[in-house]
Amino acid sequence: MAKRVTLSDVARRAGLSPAAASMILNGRPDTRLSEEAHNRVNTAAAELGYRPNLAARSLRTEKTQTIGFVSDQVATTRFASGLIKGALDAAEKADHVVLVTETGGDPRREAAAIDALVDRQVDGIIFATMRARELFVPELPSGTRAVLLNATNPRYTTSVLPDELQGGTDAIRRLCAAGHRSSIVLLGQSDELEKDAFRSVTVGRRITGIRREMARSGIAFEAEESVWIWDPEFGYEAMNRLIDRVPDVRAVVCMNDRLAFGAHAALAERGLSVPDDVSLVSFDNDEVAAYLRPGLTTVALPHQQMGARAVELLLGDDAPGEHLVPMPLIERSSIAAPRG
Amino acid sequence: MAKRVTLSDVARRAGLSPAAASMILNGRPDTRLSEEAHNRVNTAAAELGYRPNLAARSLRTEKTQTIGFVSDQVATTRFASGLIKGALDAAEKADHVVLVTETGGDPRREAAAIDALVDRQVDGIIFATMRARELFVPELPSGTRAVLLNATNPRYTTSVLPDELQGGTDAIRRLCAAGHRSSIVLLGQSDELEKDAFRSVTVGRRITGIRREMARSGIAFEAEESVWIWDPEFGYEAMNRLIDRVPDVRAVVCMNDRLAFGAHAALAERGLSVPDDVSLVSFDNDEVAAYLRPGLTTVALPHQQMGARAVELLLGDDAPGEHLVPMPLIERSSIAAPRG
DNA sequence: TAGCCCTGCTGAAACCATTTAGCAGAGTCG
DNA sequence: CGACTCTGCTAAATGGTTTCAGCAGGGCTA
Repeated sequence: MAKRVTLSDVARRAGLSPAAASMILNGRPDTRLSEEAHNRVNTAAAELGYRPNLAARSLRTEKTQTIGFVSDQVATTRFASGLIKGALDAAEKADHVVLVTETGGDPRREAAAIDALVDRQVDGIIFATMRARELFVPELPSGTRAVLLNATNPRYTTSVLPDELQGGTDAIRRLCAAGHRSSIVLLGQSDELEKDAFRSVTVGRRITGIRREMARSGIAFEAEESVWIWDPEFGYEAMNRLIDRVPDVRAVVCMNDRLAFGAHAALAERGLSVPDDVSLVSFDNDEVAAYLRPGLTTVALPHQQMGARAVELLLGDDAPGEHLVPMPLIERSSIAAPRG
Repeated sequence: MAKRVTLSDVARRAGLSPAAASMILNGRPDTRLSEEAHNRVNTAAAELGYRPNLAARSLRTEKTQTIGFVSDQVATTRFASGLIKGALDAAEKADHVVLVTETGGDPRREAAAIDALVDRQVDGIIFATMRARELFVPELPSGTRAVLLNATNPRYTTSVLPDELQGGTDAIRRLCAAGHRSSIVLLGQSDELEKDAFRSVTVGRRITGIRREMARSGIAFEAEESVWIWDPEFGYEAMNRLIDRVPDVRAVVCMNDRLAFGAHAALAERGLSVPDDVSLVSFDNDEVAAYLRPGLTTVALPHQQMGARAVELLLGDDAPGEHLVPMPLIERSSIAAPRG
C-alpha cells in the first residue's frame, strides 16, 4: 500500500531541504530562493503528486481551512438549506470546507457541537437560527471568530440579517404601484392583539417596514387578522374571517407564503380570483409560492446570499455590526390593478 | 491569553509520564497502570479542563472522528436536507462530526471536494445524489471507506436506497384495501411511451412495485399519462387529459406529490372532490402533501433514516451491498371507498 | 544466588510541516 | 585588506499525541 508522499520526499527529489520546499510550496513572498529552486520543487511536487498533511500543518499553524456551522435546525425548512448552501459556496470559493452541526436548539447539544468544532480548531464558527432571535452563545476560546446568521447577540456583534425593513417597504410599494389605495387587509399580524408579543427581531422589522410605508403613502389597512402559527390552515381560516369583515377586499398582504397559500384557497372557495378580484403579496419566497397558480408575488428571504455573506464576514476583516442583505421582490402574477 | 492545556500538563500534575496519561485517558484495556494512577490522571485532566489536540492525534493515528458528505445538491430539495439531517444525527451519536460539500453534479467540483476531504483525513465519505442513479466515484486512496446514498456504483458497493418496490406495492395495496378495483389511472408514467427511457433506478422499482401489485390483485389501469417533468403544472395538465379519457375516474396513482398537487387542482376545477369522488395516492411525502386539503396519503421517501443508515454503514462493519430502507405509508385523508 | 517472571511505569521515536536563526560564499565599499 | 552586505540555502526546534521497547524493583522458584 503506497505510503504518503511527504514534504521531505519532495525536497529530496528536488535536491533541497524540506525548509526550502515548504517555503516555495507555500509561496512565501520575501524568500530568496532561486527561480531554479522554485521550478525544481514545483515539478517534484507535481510528479510525486504531493499533498500536504493538513493535520501536521494545523498542528503547527493552528489553522485548518475549515469553518464550523452550528445551526438549530437543518432539515425542517428550506430556509436552513439555503443558508447552508450559501455558506458552502462561499467557503468553497475561499478554499475552505465546512463542518455542519445541528443542535435542535438544545443548549447541551450546542455546547457539545461547539466543543467538537473547537477541538478541531475550526477557523471560525457561524451560528445560525431559523427564526431570527437573540441567540445565546457560550464563551468561546479567545481568538475564535464567530458570526451570527439570522440572529443577534450582544457579545458577538457580527451578524447577518435580512433587510426586512426594506422588504416590508417594497411589498407595500409594489401594491401602491399597481394602484391599490383602499380595501387592503393584513393577514398574519395585528398590532392591537400583539402589542407585547415577541415574535422575532425580523418579524418586527417586517411589520414596521409595512406600516411605515403605508403611512408614508397615506393609506391604511381596512382590517387585520392575527395568526399565531403561520401555516396554511390558519391562513385559510383568517382569510375567511377577513372576507367576512371586508367583503370588497381588493388586496391582501400576507406575513408569509404559507399563510398566503391558505388565503389563496379561501379566496378560491369564495369565488374570488387572484389577481383579477384580489391581489396577493407575501413574504419568504417559499417553495409553494411558485407552485400556486397564479404564481405568488413575494418578497424573498435571501437565504443563500445570507449564508455566503456570513462566511465572507467570518473570513474577512469587515467591521463588526449588523450586516443587512437585501430582500428581492420576486415578481410573479398575484398582483394586478384593483378592479373597478 | 491562556495557553492550551496539553497532555504533558496533565501528566505533570498527576506525577506521571505523558505516556501513562495517554493510555489512561484513552482507556487502553490491557495496560498495567494502577487504580491510583487512573484516578490521579483523570482528576488532573478534569481540573485542568484538558482537551486533546485533535490535530496532533490525527497526525499520529490517521483518524479524525470526522466523516465527509459529498452531495450533488443541498439546497434544492427537502430530500437533501433530510439526508443530511439523518447523517448528522447518526454521526453525533457515534461521536463524529460531518464535513458537508456540494458539487452541483460537476465532476471537477466533485474531485476538488474529495481532495479536500481526503486531505483532512476523513474516516469515510458518503456520496449522495438527489435523483437516485449510478454515480461515478473517482478512485479513492485505498483504505478510504465510502458509502453511496441514494445511488449505486459498481466499485463501491455499499449503498443505501429506499425500498421502492415495497413502496409501490403498499400504495396499490392501500387503494385495494379501500375497495378500488376499477377506474384507476396512473399519472406520471406510461410504459408504452417510456419503454426505453431511463428515469432512475428507484423510479423503475417504484413502477415495478406498482404494476406487480396491480397484476397480483387482478386489476389494471384504465389509462396512463406520461409526464416528463414531475412538477405541479404538468400534473395539472395530465390530470385534465386523464379526466377526458376516463370521465368516471375513481382513483389516481401519482408518481410523486408535486404531480398530485397539480392533479388535485385539476380535479377541484372539474368539480371532483377528493376523496369523496376520487381517491389520490402518491409518493415522496413532500412538504406540499401536508398542506393540501384534504391531506395527501403518500408513500414517504424516508430521507432521515437513509442518511442515518449511511453513516451507520460507513462506521460499522456490515456486509457491503444494497441496503434498502422501508418507505412508510403516510395516512392522511385522500383515500376513501369508491363512490357507487 | 542466579534466573525468571511480573508489575507499574518511563524514554524516546514517530507522525509531518513550518519557522527561526544562522551559515557559507560572493560581491562591494572604503 | 578588512568589514560589511547580500544571496541562497539548511539545521534544528517546534507543535502534541501515541506507541513500542524496555527498565527498575520485588517476589518467586531451583
